[in-house]
Amino acid sequence: MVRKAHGKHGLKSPALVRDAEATRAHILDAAEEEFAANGLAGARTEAIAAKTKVTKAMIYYYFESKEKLYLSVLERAFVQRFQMAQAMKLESLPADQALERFIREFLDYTVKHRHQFPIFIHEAMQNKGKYYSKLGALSLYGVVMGILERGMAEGFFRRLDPFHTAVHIFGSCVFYFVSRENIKSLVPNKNLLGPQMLKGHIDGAVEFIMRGVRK
Amino acid sequence: MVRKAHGKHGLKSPALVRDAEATRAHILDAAEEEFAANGLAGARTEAIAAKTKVTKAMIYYYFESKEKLYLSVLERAFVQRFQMAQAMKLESLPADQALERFIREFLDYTVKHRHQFPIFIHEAMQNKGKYYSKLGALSLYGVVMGILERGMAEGFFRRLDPFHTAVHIFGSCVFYFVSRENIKSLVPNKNLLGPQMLKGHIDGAVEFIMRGVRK
DNA sequence: GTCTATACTGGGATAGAC
DNA sequence: GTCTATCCCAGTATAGAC
Repeated sequence: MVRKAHGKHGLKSPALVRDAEATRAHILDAAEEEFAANGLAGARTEAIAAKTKVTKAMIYYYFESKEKLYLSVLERAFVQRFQMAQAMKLESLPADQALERFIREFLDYTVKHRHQFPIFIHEAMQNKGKYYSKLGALSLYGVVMGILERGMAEGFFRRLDPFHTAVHIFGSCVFYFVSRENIKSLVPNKNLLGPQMLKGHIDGAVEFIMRGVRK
Repeated sequence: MVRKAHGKHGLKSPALVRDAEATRAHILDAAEEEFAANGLAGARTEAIAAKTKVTKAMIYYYFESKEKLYLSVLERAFVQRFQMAQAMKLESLPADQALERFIREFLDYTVKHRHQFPIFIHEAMQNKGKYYSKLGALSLYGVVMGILERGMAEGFFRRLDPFHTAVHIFGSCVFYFVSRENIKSLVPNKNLLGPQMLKGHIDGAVEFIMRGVRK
């Protein structure tokens, strides 16, 4: 369905060429959205097809099965998130500043790439981490635990357990998004994804977390 | 399938009597477990039947549909959790002690009634809070927000936003359970539900949260 | 590479005997 | 109240034309 003006090597291309690379990427984008909404089991290949404007059969042509498509989506998300963290250059900052920066950029990324995070939650809840475990090396827990250990050594942070504290930190950051659809009925006139509420959550989380770990 | 020695009024009972009340309760218990594992859409009525030792048809006889059964399970969980909070007598304690007590008892309850909490997460993720919103009046957010407001008035807590802070508190408490199946691969030789890890999580969460809210 | 049409299966729900 | 048998739709996956 996707056309571009020139073939891969820029030679002897007709005006309209089918572009397998672009089609693959479009399917991945649509699948990310569908898996975010429904998880692996709940996702409908038909719904993914509808979003991409290619047919269901094409999805099987490119990815063989719903499961393999899911793994591809998950892997891409893991890699992108990991690169996001690498790009922060946290090693060059004192640990307390590194932590605050990580939290803010991580939350900013989570909001912007809205469809990635719910996939991880569905993955834990419905697949019991079966696919997550294949990619755990790219998890962001290592990043946060590293900052916490450094912060204790540098004297910024109190004595704490890096693993459990990392879970508490991520929990403070992301439970807002996990439970969003439940708690929205508790604050009926607010838009939980609007700028005002997001700012309240993010600033509040930074304050809450930094106080929680500081000496 | 359930038998007891005497009928409701203890009169003219044959040796074995079918007990509708007990059967209903057994179905609810089995359904709670199945819905916790798979959510409404993912739950299999056949699986619930297998756990109860009654047939699938009985479930429809008692509850009409999978959806109505789900609502019954959800409502029972909401009521039990709310009663748990009422029983804590938090009003009789200063706000800081009330908060710590709430956290410990809430987490203790969450561990003991293992199947209730995942239902709420599945509810948010797959049903977008559709059924949760019918029961929001029994949510525990009100309890925590009340403690936070009182704590500010009494001078124990810093200036904070009760709603966002309540979300951060619950996040610190429960994300451990939400993401358990993902993070278990990151700590391969630990049992996340064993007493050691649970103590680490709970004590860590209390410390983290109390520092996060105190003046 | 892309489509249409269809085979096959899992699982919610119900009929009807006892 | 409880069972067995079955209807029927939704949804994954594939065959085969173009």
